[in-house]
Amino acid sequence: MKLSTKGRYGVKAMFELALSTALNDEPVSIKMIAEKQNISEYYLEQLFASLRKAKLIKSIRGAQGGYVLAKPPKDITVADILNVLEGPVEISDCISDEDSSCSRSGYCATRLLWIKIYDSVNQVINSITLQDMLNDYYEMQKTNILQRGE
Amino acid sequence: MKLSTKGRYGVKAMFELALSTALNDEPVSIKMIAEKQNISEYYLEQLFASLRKAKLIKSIRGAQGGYVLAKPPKDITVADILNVLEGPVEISDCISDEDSSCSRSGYCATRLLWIKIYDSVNQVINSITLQDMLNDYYEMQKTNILQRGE
DNA sequence: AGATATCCTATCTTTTTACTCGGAATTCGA
DNA sequence: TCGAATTCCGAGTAAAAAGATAGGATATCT
Repeated sequence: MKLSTKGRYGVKAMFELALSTALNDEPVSIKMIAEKQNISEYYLEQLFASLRKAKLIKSIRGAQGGYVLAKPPKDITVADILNVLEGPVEISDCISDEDSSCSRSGYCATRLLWIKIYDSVNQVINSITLQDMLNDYYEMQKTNILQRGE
Repeated sequence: MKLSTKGRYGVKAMFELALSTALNDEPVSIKMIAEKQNISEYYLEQLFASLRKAKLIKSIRGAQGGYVLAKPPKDITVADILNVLEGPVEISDCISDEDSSCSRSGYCATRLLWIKIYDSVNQVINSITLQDMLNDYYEMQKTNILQRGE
């Protein structure tokens, strides 16, 4: 069970936008993020297209353009991002699909299991916002400075 | 984020073996399970080969042979099964890999996120054993009988 | 002996993932 | 107004993973 690069790149990129929002609210270009993360510009472009259609980010076209978050970081959860890029978390079909094969006698015990895993993941990603990640990040920086004297 | 059929078929099949263990301790053949679950015998055979090598099940060859659990249901967790069939749960590389790209400045916040999701999933699957699933199943049957009169 | 199973390895198809490309449209700044 | 920077859009493609199939060897029960 692993996220694809879409989810991983996407969350990192959104975090990048959140950092910029907090700092100076200037648009960030795909090029800059792609360089920072060392990934393909073209590929990231596609991810951003999805995020824009889902209204999580806004684009500013033309020179010196780029992207900004469409909402404050506190109003964007990790689940919002992952749902767009990875599709909804579905451990197994039979969570939603009542009439699938696993609704037969004897298989409900596994269905209950999938639901437990599903709930667990969703509880985490629904509760963590970009703002929370920013806070963690600031906290981490502070700690590092104290410990390493950098 | 979704389990592949390997994980889903595998857990269901192991549950099937657990039911048999509890009932009469007789070996169950691949054919029986494949029919019950309506999936390919050949495919299931491969999954069982992995589970056997991981010593989660034992095989009994020859006519009237089949498979049985290698340990009591209470000693087999869902994580044991999923680790064999899906590989370990890795939300992202950078949980384990300290020197990956995400260890650069600015990306540690996402790493923390992956760890939180990872821990959450693992907590669930490590804590649920086949015995727990059996208990849930018996409980569910009891309730259904009372409610539906079947 | 014959039926029933596992065991082992190889192959094949389909789907998904990850990535690339070319060019149009838009906007800023000089 | 020109040109550079940038998003926007649709198409294409290579590699990997998932899912499934096949055939024959080996073991064991009746």
